[in-house]
Amino acid sequence: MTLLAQTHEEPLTSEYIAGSVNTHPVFIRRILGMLNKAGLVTSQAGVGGGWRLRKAPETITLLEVYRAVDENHLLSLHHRSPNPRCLIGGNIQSSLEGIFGEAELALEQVLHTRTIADVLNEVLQHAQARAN
Amino acid sequence: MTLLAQTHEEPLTSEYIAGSVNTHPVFIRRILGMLNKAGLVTSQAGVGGGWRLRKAPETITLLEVYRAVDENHLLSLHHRSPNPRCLIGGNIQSSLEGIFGEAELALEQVLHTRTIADVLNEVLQHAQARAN
DNA sequence: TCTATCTGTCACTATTATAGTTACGGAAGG
DNA sequence: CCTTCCGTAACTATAATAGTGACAGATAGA
Repeated sequence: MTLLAQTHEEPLTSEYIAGSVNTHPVFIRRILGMLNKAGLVTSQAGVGGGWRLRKAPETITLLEVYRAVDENHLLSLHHRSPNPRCLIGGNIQSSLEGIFGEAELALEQVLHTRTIADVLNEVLQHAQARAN
Repeated sequence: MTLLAQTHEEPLTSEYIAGSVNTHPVFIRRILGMLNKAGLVTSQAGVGGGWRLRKAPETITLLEVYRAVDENHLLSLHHRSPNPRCLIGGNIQSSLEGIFGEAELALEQVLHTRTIADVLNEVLQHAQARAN
């Protein structure tokens, strides 16, 4: 997304993006596909096609990106559900869900305060600092 | 930990705990071993042995438990590092680390406000509500 | 209309992370 | 000395994640 923000006039191909992220084009297309469904990017087939941001970088928060890409929770229980016949095991799931939800909400609130434009600015500043 | 808080007078064996968590005793021993190194629990070998909390449940925050058990970050980049020859790829890592760190800190602050005793109380309340 | 891209998606493989399982030495207590 | 239980290693099984090849369809330009 930061890459797209930098060159938002011209679309970038999944192959080019994969080169920066150091991964496979299909992996990029899969993730950009999710971001597309979330309305954050747009794609165009054919010669000179590729991916572009659908909104200004200043209006895209990291929370939007996070929610578009990550479907399952950060904090969770063991993947096997606890013994329902145990007093604790049978009731801890809902208790922890509440606390975990609260904690993740706090994390998401931070992500809500930052935009793609912020990240791009930070990256450019960092690059300039390293050049000097 | 909640299970240990409930019966903090007598030690619980890894086999008993595994029954509640619905997993294998060795898995429980591995995790309790980490909590032991963090000073949160204590173990005793032999007949009538097992695991106990080393501190009062009211003094054990979920943050302590979380830090003892989870070594790697919740939010992270792709496991393959980005292309250092790319302007964005070469500088985004440190930028995101800062933001991610801030976000995780917010999450951890929530975990810091809750103790094992809180969880036990909530679980018992929930159990009572379901009984009625 | 033909051709060279480039997306969108499927199917499959490779790799890694996570948990399950067996095994066994050693500590503790009766 | 015998039973119980921890501590840990080694190995297997399973699931999650990423890599790879393939191909239909969309698009733009010759």
